[in-house]
Amino acid sequence: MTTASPLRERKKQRTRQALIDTALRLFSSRGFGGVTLDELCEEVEVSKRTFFRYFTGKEDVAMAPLHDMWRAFLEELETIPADGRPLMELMEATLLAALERVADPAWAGRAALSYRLSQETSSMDAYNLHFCESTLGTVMEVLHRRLDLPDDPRTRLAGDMLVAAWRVAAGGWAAEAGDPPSVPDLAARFHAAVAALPGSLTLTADPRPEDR
Amino acid sequence: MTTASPLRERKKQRTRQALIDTALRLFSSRGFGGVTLDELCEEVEVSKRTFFRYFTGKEDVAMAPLHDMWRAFLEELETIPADGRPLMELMEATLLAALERVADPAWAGRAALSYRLSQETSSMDAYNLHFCESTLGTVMEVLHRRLDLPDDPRTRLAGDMLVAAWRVAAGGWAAEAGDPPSVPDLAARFHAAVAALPGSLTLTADPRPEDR
DNA sequence: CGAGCGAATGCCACTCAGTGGCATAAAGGA
DNA sequence: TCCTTTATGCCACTGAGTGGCATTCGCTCG
Repeated sequence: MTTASPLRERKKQRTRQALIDTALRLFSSRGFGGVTLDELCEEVEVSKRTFFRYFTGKEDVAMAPLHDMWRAFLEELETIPADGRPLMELMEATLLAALERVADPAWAGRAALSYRLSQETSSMDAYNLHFCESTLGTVMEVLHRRLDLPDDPRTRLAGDMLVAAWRVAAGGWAAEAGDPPSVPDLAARFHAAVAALPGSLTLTADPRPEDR
Repeated sequence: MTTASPLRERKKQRTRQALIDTALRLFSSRGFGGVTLDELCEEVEVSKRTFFRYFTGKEDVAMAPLHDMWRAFLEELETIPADGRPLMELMEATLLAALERVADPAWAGRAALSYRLSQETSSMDAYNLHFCESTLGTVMEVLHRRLDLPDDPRTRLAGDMLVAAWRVAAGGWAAEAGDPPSVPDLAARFHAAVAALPGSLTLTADPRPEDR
């Protein structure tokens, strides 16, 4: 029969984690494009065929920490109390809760590597953006199921703003965070970015004196 | 010497346009993944090597209309009068101006095909998102050069909101626009999306009665 | 403690996107 | 007409990603 048996499962998790850690290490030292999948697989002693049974592609393996975070986000979103709070506040609280759930030091280190890589590798950044947008699609479904939301673009736009704030925060964090990078630091940056959203809408622009 | 001579240049533009139109036609009828570059190149009677001298990849050729739009945006951004208007208003006006500049019926048809394709092809959507973000980087440079902007994330966040509004508008337009798709329709949708931004920040969420 | 079952893996051959190098053709200028 | 510049074609190659099939390993039940 098919009872979830720990031993099999643990081996799988170990292989998966080995692929992730080795990928992050190799990509970080020699660049994303400087490492072939064959090299990565040889290092982990796994066939390339197996690699593709765990991950959908080369970018995917390097983005695993972010996947974890967003998966936690979706799970939190199902259980978070939905009083009459502003949607933005609700989503921010959900993300912060998700962040606490995944928050162990090992995750922070991996996540920082992931984001640094995505900043210097356009295909990873593209993959990352698309993943956020795609997750946002699921987020919209959950929100409409749990909340009485109007059927107009505002909900989607709010989601996009959340993602924008997250990316600003994560970008700065990955670039400037100390060693070891800390999750509270990331959370604080994210909170600040969300708080900056209203101000960015009304920001006025004075021309520089030397301009025309 | 190297004087820009029309005849050579026109030939190049014709090849380029043939690649774009053929790509949009083939991709639209048989799907992005259902067409190989070899087929496309054979149809246009061009070597694959030549294809890659015009475009950076398979996604790139299908996104050409969007590139045109954003290039126009950047050009408009250099010349648009910068009084003390809110930044958001300024960027919106710039994009609407860019839209008027590229607005011929042929462009609208191609752009609609592009966006429809990007909605059903994840690699194209990823490419598209990354392109917007990357263009936004250039936008930030121009803005900081021309305007006296604070050195904090708000400017970037405003840019991300503009992109979010644009994507919402373009997505709806591509999916619902009539035949032929009209540029004024797109412009109106975009204006509405930008106008919806403040409301999306303050949108409140009442729980559905059946939810817990 | 085996036998057998299903899941996970390895191996191999294949397609296709994308690149580098070099020879060739087509334009433009003198 | 000659000569330089520039675009193109051709060929071979790398590397990502996939499908099929045999094999091995963990598990369960007799």
